[in-house]
Amino acid sequence: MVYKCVRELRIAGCHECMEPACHLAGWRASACPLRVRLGASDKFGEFRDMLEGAKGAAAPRRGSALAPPAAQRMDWYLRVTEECGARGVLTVSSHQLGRAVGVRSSLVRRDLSGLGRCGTPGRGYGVEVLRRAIRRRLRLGKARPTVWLGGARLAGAQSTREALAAVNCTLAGVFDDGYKGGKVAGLTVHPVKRAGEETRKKRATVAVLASEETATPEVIQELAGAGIRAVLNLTSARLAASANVMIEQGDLGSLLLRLLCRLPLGEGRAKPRA
Amino acid sequence: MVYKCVRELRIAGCHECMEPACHLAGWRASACPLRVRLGASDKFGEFRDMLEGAKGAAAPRRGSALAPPAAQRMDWYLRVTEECGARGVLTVSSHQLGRAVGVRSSLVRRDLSGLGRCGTPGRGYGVEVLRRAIRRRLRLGKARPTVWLGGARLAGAQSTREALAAVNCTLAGVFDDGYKGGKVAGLTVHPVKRAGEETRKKRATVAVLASEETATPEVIQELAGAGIRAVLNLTSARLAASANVMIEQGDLGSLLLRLLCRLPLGEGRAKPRA
DNA sequence: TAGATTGTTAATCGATTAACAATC
DNA sequence: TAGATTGTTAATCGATTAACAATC
Repeated sequence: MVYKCVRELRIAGCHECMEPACHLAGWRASACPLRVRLGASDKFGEFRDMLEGAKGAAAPRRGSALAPPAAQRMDWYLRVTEECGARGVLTVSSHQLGRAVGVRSSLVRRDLSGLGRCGTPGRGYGVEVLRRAIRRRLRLGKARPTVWLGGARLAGAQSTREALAAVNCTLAGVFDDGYKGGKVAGLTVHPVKRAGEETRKKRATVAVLASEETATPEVIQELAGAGIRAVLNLTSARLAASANVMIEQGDLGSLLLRLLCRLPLGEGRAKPRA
Repeated sequence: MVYKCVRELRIAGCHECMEPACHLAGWRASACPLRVRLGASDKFGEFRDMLEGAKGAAAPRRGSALAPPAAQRMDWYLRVTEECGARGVLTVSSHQLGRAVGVRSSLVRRDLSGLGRCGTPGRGYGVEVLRRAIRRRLRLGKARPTVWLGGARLAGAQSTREALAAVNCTLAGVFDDGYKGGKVAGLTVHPVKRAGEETRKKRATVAVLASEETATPEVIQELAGAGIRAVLNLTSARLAASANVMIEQGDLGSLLLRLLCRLPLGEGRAKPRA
């Protein structure tokens, strides 16, 4: 009974329940059988194991993926490398990369050493070799079918489609209840409720939520069930991640906050110069 | 001579120079006096100190600001807290917060303990008290005059202005060479070249770059000189940070990459369920 | 060869976790 | 009081750095 409840809410036990009142008639919070059975708080290890299915965002990170800060830097290296290529530069050293990206040269070498022997001592890294190696590491070569929910934002912007193409995200479907029947980026716009079905059909793994109406837990659940692994949420709605889906928040508010938090505590203003 | 060159390029020495060829006539790269004088590579410590002004993005982080991961979590806590407030919940425990946000309860407590005694043992954290404390810690109470370069994106969206308001960023000026003379969000649009001047006048510290034309190193330099400390770049142009300015990349490409990097290495697709 | 730069190791630093006494 | 939950400490884990032998 309580197990079922807990499983539905995707939590590890009553102590994580956020409902204002327990809907299990006949149980006062203090008499919750889970609490009684498991004893002292914070020792729910074995219970957690019993509830694999309920494991939410608190699940530990899988080891295989690049750590977030390292991944971020890879992105930076890649951009610098591409820029160098465009300027006709043939090799870069870790010093140069470090300077361009804002990290120490030793960290550059360490990051890049994970790519497997792509520099030559005394010479530096071949720009083209490096570019390829990083793209391979980030798995940018593989096409990633992507569904886009909320067509409006996609309609005008050419740059949006370019950005998708740059990371090999191919549009597998566009969904918007308003635009129904219309065409965007050469694709027919479908009602949102068909998103799951199309996702399955096209084997999409990435989703972008670009309108408030589509940024709901229900939509996420539906998409997750259909095979979506990563969601970029461009709306200000806050969505909880789960064991299966990764969510990246990309609305203006989140971006601003991320920026402002990095400002030093002191007076916010630099002395104007010049 | 070389010092001047190095200072202008904002690098720590010839080994970080990215120019295809040295423009200092008469010096072959191998005969660069800096290299000769300083001996073996990677031992530029004292030289770095001599070149305070040239210190670029590689400068170490100031201690006072919240560490990036902690800041991110603060943002999450804040949102959950606000949501709780809206639902009429009066207290939350670290377990509940941890579950909602996706981190362990001990980390929640550690993060929140930096706010100084805002929970009560056996009871949890008062939602309202916590909300206030986090906003104070993130300095969201203080108004931050913000300049917006590239008016088009601002024109339509109400949500954009709401997002700015939520973090207390007040629009101090809108700049766009196309929209010249028009009005956006109640403000007259000025030509981009006036951005520095207005920044100084309104004492702005935050800038948002929303059009490709404005996302150039020159504009950044100008803004930095005028007192801007933090820049949110919504365009795909890659901009190097410097000692004075913090840059957050917010274009679709960067967001997608950040998301995709976090996907595990294995097969990209979840087994469809249901 | 002499000089520069890689890849890698050991040392350091910082962030997360588990545990628990103090508190309500 | 008994049960729950905080704030904090020490232990662990992971990421960054400095140093250097190997290599071009």
